[in-house]
Amino acid sequence: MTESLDVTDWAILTEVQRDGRIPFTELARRVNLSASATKERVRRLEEAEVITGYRAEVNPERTGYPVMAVVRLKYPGPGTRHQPLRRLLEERAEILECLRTTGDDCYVMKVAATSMAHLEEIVDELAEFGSTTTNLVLSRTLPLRGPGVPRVNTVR
Amino acid sequence: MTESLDVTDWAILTEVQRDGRIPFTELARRVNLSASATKERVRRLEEAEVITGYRAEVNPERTGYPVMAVVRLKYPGPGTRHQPLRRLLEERAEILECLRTTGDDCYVMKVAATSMAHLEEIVDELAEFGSTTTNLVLSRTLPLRGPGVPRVNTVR
DNA sequence: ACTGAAAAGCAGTAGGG
DNA sequence: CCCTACTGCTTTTCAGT
Repeated sequence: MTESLDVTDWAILTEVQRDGRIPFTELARRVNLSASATKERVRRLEEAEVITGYRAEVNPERTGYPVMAVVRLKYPGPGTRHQPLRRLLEERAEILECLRTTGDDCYVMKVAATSMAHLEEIVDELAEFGSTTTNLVLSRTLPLRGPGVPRVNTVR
Repeated sequence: MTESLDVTDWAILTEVQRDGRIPFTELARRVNLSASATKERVRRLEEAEVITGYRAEVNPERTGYPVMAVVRLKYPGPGTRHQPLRRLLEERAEILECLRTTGDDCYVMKVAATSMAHLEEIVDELAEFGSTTTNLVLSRTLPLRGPGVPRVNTVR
């Protein structure tokens, strides 16, 4: 599951997590390699699914979604009927992230809404599956963060 | 706070959230504009902080962080001593995201760890601030998601 | 606000150590 | 696994509409 990542790979990962649009020539300079060697490493990282994609980060507050909430969902019974929830996740792009967890709550979700009424609508849909707990998000660390180099580094 | 985004802006946002490294020439074709007009629009979206950056998405499981958890933190008193927590967030890149919320728990965090022992270490550090609730993440929707076009669209 | 064209810079590939 | 060199595209800028 875990790949062998050397110091150069981690340097690449650090840079592309910070700036996903960095040109290979500039990235190559930063990691002290030629452009083609850098490109090959990035290709391998993508192939190994270490890098799973590149995304522009869009601020929900500036795009008409001023309300953010954490909604936790508790299934009542031994629910193997998780399929309808999957479908809701597909349809509702407002559910930005959904984590299935251990513990009392089966799912923890991060939801963006255009208004409190809109949030209520989404929570109502989720409440059809089980009992929900909703907390509004007051502020957040802008997630320009990802995994960093582990303290005990893997040596190739 | 919210900018006026027309249909073309949303088309751009949709594309760059899906592929953050899409060339302007290709993006221009998709939104039926010239490359330079597209670039100008993207520049404005960046300037208005609608687009806050571009990130490579790195899979924690493939980079030596197989353990993920949601940690909720409850402050005991009327804590205005949130500053030490801020510092911990800076230092600990393993805390991928931290949301300050309403409700019983002040903070909800998403944490990546190299092992259960490592997670314990982080939780211990957080427990110095208040009482914590930790839930392991079993699975998650890969967050290739972001805000989409609201149903009631803003017209410029 | 958009287009089109030109210069500079970058990506992708081949050949070789 | 790395390098250099070459070719064709992409980015960036700017004059014109």
